[in-house]
Amino acid sequence: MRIDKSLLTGSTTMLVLKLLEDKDMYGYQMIEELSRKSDDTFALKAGTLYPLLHGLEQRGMVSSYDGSADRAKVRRYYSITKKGLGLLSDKKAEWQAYTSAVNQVLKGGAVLGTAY
Amino acid sequence: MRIDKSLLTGSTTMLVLKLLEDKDMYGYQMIEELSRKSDDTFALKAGTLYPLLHGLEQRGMVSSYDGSADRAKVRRYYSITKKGLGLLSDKKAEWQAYTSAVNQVLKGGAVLGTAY
DNA sequence: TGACATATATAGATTGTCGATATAATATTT
DNA sequence: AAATATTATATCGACAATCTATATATGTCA
Repeated sequence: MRIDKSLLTGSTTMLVLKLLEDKDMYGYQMIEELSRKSDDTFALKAGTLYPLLHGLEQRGMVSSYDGSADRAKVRRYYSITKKGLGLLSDKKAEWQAYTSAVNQVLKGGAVLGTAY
Repeated sequence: MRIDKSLLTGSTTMLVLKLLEDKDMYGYQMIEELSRKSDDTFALKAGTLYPLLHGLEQRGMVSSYDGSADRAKVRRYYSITKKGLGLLSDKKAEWQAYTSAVNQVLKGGAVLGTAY
């Protein structure tokens, strides 16, 4: 299912960091991986990802390096830093709190009585 | 846990509609209910909610009426419409797809091999 | 009376996404 | 070999949803 973009807001950083926790990757690869791993639910756009990666690098959450010499440096690999792992951990905890709170509300069930 | 506001983006409409599925409510009450039901995870702001309710009413998802006469009409109650119930159903399905996709990525696990 | 909580409303700022566009190297097809 | 498509990165402007701040008015309590 293709979800509304606004739902994704805020979790993109966590997802990107998670990918990098598993292995170093370059931007384009992350877009494909996210699409694949989510059965096309996520279609992260280049215009979203690259600025995001630049921001993460500036904040010291990831570092980057050029692809191997034989491939004439068209790919830019990213690696998660220790600081980035800490952020990922925080984001995961936040995600857990968020989803369980939403599910709590969704469980809901009307209380007997009138509205006022 | 207090979550980052950006995570909430997109699910607020669903949560509000869900509250109204259970019973008619007025705005301020929704803010309190959401906070209570989520153990203070959600702190929906008035500046977010009221414009949202106006938009939902314009789109025919909710209808509204004044509070009882004895209370000098300071409260404006909202009621979910048939159309709103349909939207809620869609939003719930989207929410399921979204969370399962995120959890799928979070499960992750590194594949053996080098980055390139 | 003064202070605080309840209740709604709107304007402006901020943030994170997207679409569009640009550039260039590599791969594929004719 | 040339033309085309795909891969790969980059940036800008538009848009949507949130927040903060502010305003107004009623209700409650010390």
